[in-house]
Amino acid sequence: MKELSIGEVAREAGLSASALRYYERAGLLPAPPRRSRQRRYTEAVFGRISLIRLALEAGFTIGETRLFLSGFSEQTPPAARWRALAVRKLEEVNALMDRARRMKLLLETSFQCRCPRLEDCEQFLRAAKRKQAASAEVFRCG
Amino acid sequence: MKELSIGEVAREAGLSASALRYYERAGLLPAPPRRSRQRRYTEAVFGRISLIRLALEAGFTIGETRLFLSGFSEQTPPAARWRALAVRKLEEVNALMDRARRMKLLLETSFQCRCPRLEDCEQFLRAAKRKQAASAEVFRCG
DNA sequence: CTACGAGTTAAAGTGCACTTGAAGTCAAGT
DNA sequence: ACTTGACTTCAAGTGCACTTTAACTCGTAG
Repeated sequence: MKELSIGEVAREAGLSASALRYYERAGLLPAPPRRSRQRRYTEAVFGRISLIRLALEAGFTIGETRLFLSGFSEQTPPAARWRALAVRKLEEVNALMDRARRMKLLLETSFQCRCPRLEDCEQFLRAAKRKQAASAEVFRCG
Repeated sequence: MKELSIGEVAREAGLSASALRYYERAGLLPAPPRRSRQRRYTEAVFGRISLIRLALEAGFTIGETRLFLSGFSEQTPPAARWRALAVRKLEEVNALMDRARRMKLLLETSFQCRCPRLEDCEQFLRAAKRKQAASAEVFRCG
C-alpha cells in the first residue's frame, strides 16, 4: 500500500499541512506511523478527511466532530453522548437550512424589489419572516 | 411614537446591548438620536435588526451585510457592487444549503447505519458525496 | 561537505463577531 | 445627599479554526 507524506495528502485533499497537523492534535485524525519522525499516511486517510470536512462545513465544531467520529469508530461507549449530540445537531441543521432558504429567497426577491428601503418591502418581509418551518420536523429515533 | 432604550431594544430583539453598539460602530445600524447621551430608538429599528440577523445568520460577514443594507437604503450608488455580491452570495447560499442537506442526510442515515466505521458505510458515502447538486442552479438576473 | 526541500515542534499570531472590564454620566427614588 | 441602575466610552479579552514563525532534523543531489 502506497505511503503518502503530509504534503501529498494535503495537496490531494485540498487543505494545508498545518490543518492536518491541527486535526491530529485535536483528535480528529489518528496519529499515523512515522518514517524518521515524518508522518506516513495510507489512502484510508482520505475517507476520514472527507468525513471531517463534511462535518465541519455543516457547522460542527471541532469537539462535536470528534464526538461524531468517535460515535462510529469505537465500539459503543460514547454512543449515548453522540446520540444526544446528533439530535441537537439535526435541529441546528434544520434551522440552518431554513435560514439558508430564507436568505436565498431574500437575495432573489431583492432583485425584483424596487422599494426604497428593504425593511418596508412587503414581499420581502413575508419571505424573511417565515421562520421555523423546517425546524418543526420530527426526528425519528432508532 | 414610543422611544426605546438600548436595553429595551436588546431584550425585545433577543440580543445584547453590546451587540447593538457593535452593529452601530460597524455601520449596520444608524446612530439614533440621544436623550442626554443615551440612545433612543423607534420601533423601526426592529425591521433593520431582523434584516441584519437574517443576513448574518445566513453567513454574511459584517462587511457584506453593510453592503447588503446599503444596496437598498441608499439611492443606487453601490448598486453594482451589491449586485456582484448578491450573485456571489447566492452561490454560497446554495452551497450552504447543499452542505446542510448532506449533513442532515448524514445524521439521519447515521442512525440506521450499523457499520463499524462510518468511512466504510456504503449507504453513508453515497449520501455524503452527492455534491454540488443545488449549487448548479442558475441565477437569473433582474 | 554543503545545500536544498520537505518535514518536525511549540508558541504566538490572525480574523471574525462579539463580550467584558474599567471608569464615568445621568435621572429617579429614598 | 446619596444610592441605585441603566446607560456611556474605549480598550482589551474571548473562542474558534486555523496559520505563521522560528528553530530544528532529515534524506538526497551536486
